[in-house]
Amino acid sequence: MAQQSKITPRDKDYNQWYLDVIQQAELADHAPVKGCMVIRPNGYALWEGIQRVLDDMFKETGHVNAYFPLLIPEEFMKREAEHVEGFAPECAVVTHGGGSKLEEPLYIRPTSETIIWSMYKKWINSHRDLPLLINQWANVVRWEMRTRLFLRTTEFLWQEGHTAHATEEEAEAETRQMLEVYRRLAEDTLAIPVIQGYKTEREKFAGAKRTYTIEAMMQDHKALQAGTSHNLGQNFARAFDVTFQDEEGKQQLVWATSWGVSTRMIGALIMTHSDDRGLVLPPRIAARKVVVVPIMGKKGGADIRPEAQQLADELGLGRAVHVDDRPNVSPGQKFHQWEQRGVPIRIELGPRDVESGQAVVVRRDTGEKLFVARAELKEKVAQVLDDIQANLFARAKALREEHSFSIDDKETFLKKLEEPGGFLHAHWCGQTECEANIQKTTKATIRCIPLDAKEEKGVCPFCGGESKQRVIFAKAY
RNA sequence: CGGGGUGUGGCGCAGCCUGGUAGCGCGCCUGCUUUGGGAGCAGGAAGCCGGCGGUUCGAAUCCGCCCAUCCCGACCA
Repeated sequence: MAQQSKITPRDKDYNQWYLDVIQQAELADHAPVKGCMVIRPNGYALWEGIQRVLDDMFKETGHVNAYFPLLIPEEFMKREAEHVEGFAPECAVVTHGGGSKLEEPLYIRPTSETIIWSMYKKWINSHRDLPLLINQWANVVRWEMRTRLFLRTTEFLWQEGHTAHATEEEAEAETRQMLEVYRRLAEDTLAIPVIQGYKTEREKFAGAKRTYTIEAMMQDHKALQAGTSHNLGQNFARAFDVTFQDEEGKQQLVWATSWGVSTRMIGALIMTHSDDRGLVLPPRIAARKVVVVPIMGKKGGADIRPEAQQLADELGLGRAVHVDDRPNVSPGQKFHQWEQRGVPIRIELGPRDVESGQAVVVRRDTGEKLFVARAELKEKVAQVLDDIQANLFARAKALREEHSFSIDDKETFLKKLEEPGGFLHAHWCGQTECEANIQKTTKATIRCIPLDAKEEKGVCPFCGGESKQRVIFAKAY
């Protein structure tokens, strides 16, 4: 008997849809503590996939992993003026330990620049100690007012790279290199098209000289910042007095970068590809790429399960193939469950298929059914997995293009922002005050100044000030 | 921190107005029958009704306080 879907359709309630997808796919659950989440095995598998891909790229670009402590002395947080102003209000602070009040409160890290630079002071003396290229995989805590699973939780997992360089040019090159690493993760592995750009003064990281970002568009046309790479200039070196002796024997301040991607990326992944039937995963991030569902056939027939297992083995995909041979669950039930979990390909194998030497291959992204001869199955599956990966990227990119507008006047700006929403490419005068006013009246923020924006003279549609390039406005998560 | 909800077996809910034996669906367990899009029958387990206090012979239900959580805003990866 058909049941109604347990997933609220996107056009009915997008936020509820997002929560339903997460619940049905068993990605995460609300924890007993406000704003915290439990990442369940299906969700953690996605994080592990992201970690593998990123960590490889970090190592390829010369970085090493280390681990710094969770607790930061209060005094460290206060060293860099902008940094403390930006982060202190959202920090959790430990005031008691071992049954008594602590002399100095300890901050639970909201990010690790301060503790890391306090150590870099000890480790960096000479130009021969540079560059220092360290990454850490860690959890951080930020006491946000309002939380959403994966997109914004009180505690979240991330990686944070912290590098030290001898020259400004080198630090800038590092910052840009890591932004490109993030673009590759988003686009090549997660099939999430992103725009690379940098943040305005108002939106940049507290303590940074310049913040680069990758911005993605979700299916409700809102923007999501998916990763950031900061050129910190000499701010933290100055705050922690980190200098090195150059080739000529002179003491110089060190140049710094930091960059991070968090479990928010999983939220981006969910919101970019999933549909009203549940999670949709790009094959390259799916731990299970193929599920084989044997269909038992009428009573007295041969047991089809060994055949299904053999078919799975023939695919040569190892643990990425799962045979769902649960005996008391109907095929329809299995189909729905695996669709909700986002498995890219389902292969059905029933008596009729065995008889005719074929299998039924069903794509999660399009629902298309293909009848494939067993001899060609391995090749076909590999090809379909590639197709799905490419299709999901193309689909997401098409949505973004469809909802990106070049805007020159205030009236159109306001209208497009409401309906249908999206990325508004508009001129901007460059004034922080004007930017703040726009946010106040429209709820849209400048997501970034795109790296590939071409020079173009224009006027700010809000204040009429002069502008030399377009920036991207959008409502954001 | 403001506005609006919601707390009842694992999940989703009804019951509350009009106090009187705690119910339904899904899920779970056992058995048999089933398997090409969410299977059927039979039997079964599982709940100090968010917490504390009050009213009452009697509270899931009425009153007060508290807590948690979700959604909408201001803050943010």
